[in-house]
Amino acid sequence: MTLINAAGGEKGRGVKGRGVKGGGVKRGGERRGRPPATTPRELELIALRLFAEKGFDATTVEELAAAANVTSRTFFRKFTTKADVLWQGFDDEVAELREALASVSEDIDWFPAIRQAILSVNHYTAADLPELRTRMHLISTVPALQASAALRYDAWERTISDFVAHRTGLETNEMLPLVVGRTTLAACRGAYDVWSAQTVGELATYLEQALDLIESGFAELTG
Amino acid sequence: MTLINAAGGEKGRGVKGRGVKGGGVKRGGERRGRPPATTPRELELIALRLFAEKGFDATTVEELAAAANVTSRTFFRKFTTKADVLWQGFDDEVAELREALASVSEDIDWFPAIRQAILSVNHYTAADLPELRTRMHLISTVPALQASAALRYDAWERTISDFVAHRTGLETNEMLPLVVGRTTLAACRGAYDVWSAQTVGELATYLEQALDLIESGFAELTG
DNA sequence: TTGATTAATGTCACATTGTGACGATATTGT
DNA sequence: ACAATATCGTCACAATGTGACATTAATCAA
Repeated sequence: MTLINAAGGEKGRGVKGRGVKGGGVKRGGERRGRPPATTPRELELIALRLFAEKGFDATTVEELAAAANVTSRTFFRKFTTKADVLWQGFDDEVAELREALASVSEDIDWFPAIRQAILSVNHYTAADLPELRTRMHLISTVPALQASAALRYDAWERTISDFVAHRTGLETNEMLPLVVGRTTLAACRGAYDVWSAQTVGELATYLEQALDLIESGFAELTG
Repeated sequence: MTLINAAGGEKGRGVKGRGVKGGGVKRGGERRGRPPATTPRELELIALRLFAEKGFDATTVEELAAAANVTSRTFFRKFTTKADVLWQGFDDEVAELREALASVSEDIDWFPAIRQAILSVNHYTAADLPELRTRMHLISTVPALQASAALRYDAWERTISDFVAHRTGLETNEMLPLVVGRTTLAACRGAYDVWSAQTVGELATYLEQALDLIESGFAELTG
């Protein structure tokens, strides 16, 4: 789990979006309609570059789209807002986390289960680091992006809260599930921040450290 | 600390009227220039009413301003964004928290000090409850407001992180201060959520409960 | 009363974000 | 060639937010 999605390769034009109507007959090589002129991923990379060069606010969507040879209207068909372009795939990660939590053995206590799920979903490569850092820097310095982060984090927190609620028999919006969901995210974000500022070290190590911290009531590292 | 400011006194510059607009003592030699046509507080109350009635997005700033007999330009002179109108005074609360932390005896350990500071800054009256709930509901349901919350919370978190850094000799953006700042906010928000959903109970009680939770590594209430 | 000073407002023009409607274009299937 | 379909582009538009400049309403000094 990177919290700030590393996004894989995906340069090809994947087949997606099965229509609502017409049922789901799958046949080989059927790809109807005009092909997309660009991919969300390409727009993301362009955005990353332009935002880093000129700044988020100084980069208009029109410029961004033009760099991908599309119009701004096309951009807004793929992304609801300008900020959304940097949050590609985050929803997928949340879904991954939810699945990971669901597949942890019931024998394992709920907090260790959360720890295990978070660590299992955490996959990234060293090659992703520069991009991650660029995104990270933007998200932590541009107000509009910080704001957009809140919406994504909410979904992540709720995933944890739902799991805790399920395991403890409480409601999602009772004190314990709420607090655990939010503090767990808080810890992971802290780990992520520290890790991404370093030049070495495994994210997983920092995550464990942060989770130890909250599990022990900040007993660790308190020297 | 309410996290979602209850908007206390007027803080008007010398104007001490009881109304929202401030009463009219017209004599007395102070304050030059054209007097404000409205107050931030009045705009906030109007916004609260209109947002609740019509929804945040469906309410234009122009309507909002018109209800206070000013133009939208005046609104945007008092508030940077449309969402800001609901965050009156939050910055003041953060400042209060910072002062409270600074004035806690050095003999008290840093986590108890945080607890004490948070509780000491927490002041609200039963009369504020309806307004707090309306604001709360808006902030937790309208994406634009959720997003704006992130920016406010950041300042709050940093206040805690700075204090922990100061007390431990670490840097603000090292793991422990970061995680403590964020988890403390997470806990207080959880307490606030639960409290504002109830019809009875003291916020302070919930705050203590939530802080116990993180201090003990979720040992409390884990039955 | 008159005029200078001051602070806030109003007006106007404008860039940008984001959306709805509709027609144009490119690809696959018959 | 022709139909079906998915995406694109163009256009019109509402709303947020900002900069520049004029206007208004108050105090202070004469």
